[in-house]
Amino acid sequence: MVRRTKEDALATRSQLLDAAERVFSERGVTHTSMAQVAEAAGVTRGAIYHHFSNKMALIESLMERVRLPIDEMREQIAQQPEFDTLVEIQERTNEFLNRVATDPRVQALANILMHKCEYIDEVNPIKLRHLSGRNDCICDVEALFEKAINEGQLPPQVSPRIAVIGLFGLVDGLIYNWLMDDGYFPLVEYGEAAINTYMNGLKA
Amino acid sequence: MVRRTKEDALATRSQLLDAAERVFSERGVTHTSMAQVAEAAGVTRGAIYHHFSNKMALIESLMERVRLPIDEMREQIAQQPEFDTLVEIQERTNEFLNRVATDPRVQALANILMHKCEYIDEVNPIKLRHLSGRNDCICDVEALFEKAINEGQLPPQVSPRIAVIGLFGLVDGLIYNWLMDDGYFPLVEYGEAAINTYMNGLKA
DNA sequence: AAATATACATACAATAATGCATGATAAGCA
DNA sequence: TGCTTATCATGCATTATTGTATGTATATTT
Repeated sequence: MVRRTKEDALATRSQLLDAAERVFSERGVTHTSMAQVAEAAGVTRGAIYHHFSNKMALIESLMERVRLPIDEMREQIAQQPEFDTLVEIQERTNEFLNRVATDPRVQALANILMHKCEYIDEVNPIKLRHLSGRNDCICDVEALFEKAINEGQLPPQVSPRIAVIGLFGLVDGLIYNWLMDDGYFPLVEYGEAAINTYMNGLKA
Repeated sequence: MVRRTKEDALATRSQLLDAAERVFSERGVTHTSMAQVAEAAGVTRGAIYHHFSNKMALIESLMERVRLPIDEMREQIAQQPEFDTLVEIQERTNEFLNRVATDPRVQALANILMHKCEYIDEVNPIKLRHLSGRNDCICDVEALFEKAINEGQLPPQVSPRIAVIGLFGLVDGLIYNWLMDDGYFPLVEYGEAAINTYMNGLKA
């Protein structure tokens, strides 16, 4: 309505991000107008354009607000290496699935990224940042696979590169399909089983 | 320009579908206007609206024109069952990957479906049909897994449901990631290796 | 307490896309 | 040969959305 306090302004900003997360995840990014975001947040477009210069900036703020599981995975890998390298990989991967399944904010963002957002040139900065983080994480896990091979936990003919590409494909595909048809299968239970299968296959 | 022969009209329709496939795959479905499709096809919007009632009908025609690998997989499974059930599953899955990697039309459609198309209510008919075909295929492969278990090729504690969910997740994830960052890894080579790993894991 | 800056709402202009209506020309057909 | 109809092009009206400009009331500062 009128000039509120700074805290109120921050609250408004938060409401806007919440609303955007919700409507983007429900109706798709490009199919949602700024007016619809504003309406969902209970304000007018003026509030949005005051806090964010345009829709792209809004999306970027959305992404920055949540620590994505892929970043968390990297940190955990760097922090406390398990005694067993293979178990370490598997544990981190399972936690990844768990984050997506249980954290509604992460879930909404994953849904937006995978199903509600066309990857066009315009969103390239977001895509590139996402790809970059992914790539770093892939390299980390690849190093873990290499370590496991050196430790004799995996046969030497295993390619750490292929192993990690397959593992990430499996995880992403599970999440992709789960989000596509929510409730079709229990993500964590089936996912952990599939990952376990894959890891066992590497040992064979 | 003017009234052409029926064959010419069919050719125009084909050009329109080709152009739509191309620009949709490049720039995204909702970010591409009918005028841009028309321009890419070398005609005007009038031609589009003569052949297709709107963008949705255009997309549906796109999908109908190509036999998707998932349907092909079903047919092949139904046709000539291999002597070895597990080999059958693996062969079909590898062919699936191969189709995506080698057939540019399939590849463009997969790219549109996975990266250039927001799943909103409007495209629900397409999404639902796609999901339905997927689901049928999943059931077919699940039956194959069950058969393999009965034949003693897989240990009895393997759940055919989880096995097939994992397998499809792996395949979809590989394709998803490969399309996302084309050239990042060789889809067929790495994909077949990862699938082989997974199948070996089931036996363990 | 006055001045200023902030946090929005409101109003406006510009653009772009859609769908349709109309037009033109030749093909198909009797 | 003349009529009808299919195949497109062109023009128009409508609508949706964006970005910005302006207004307004209040917090904040001095």
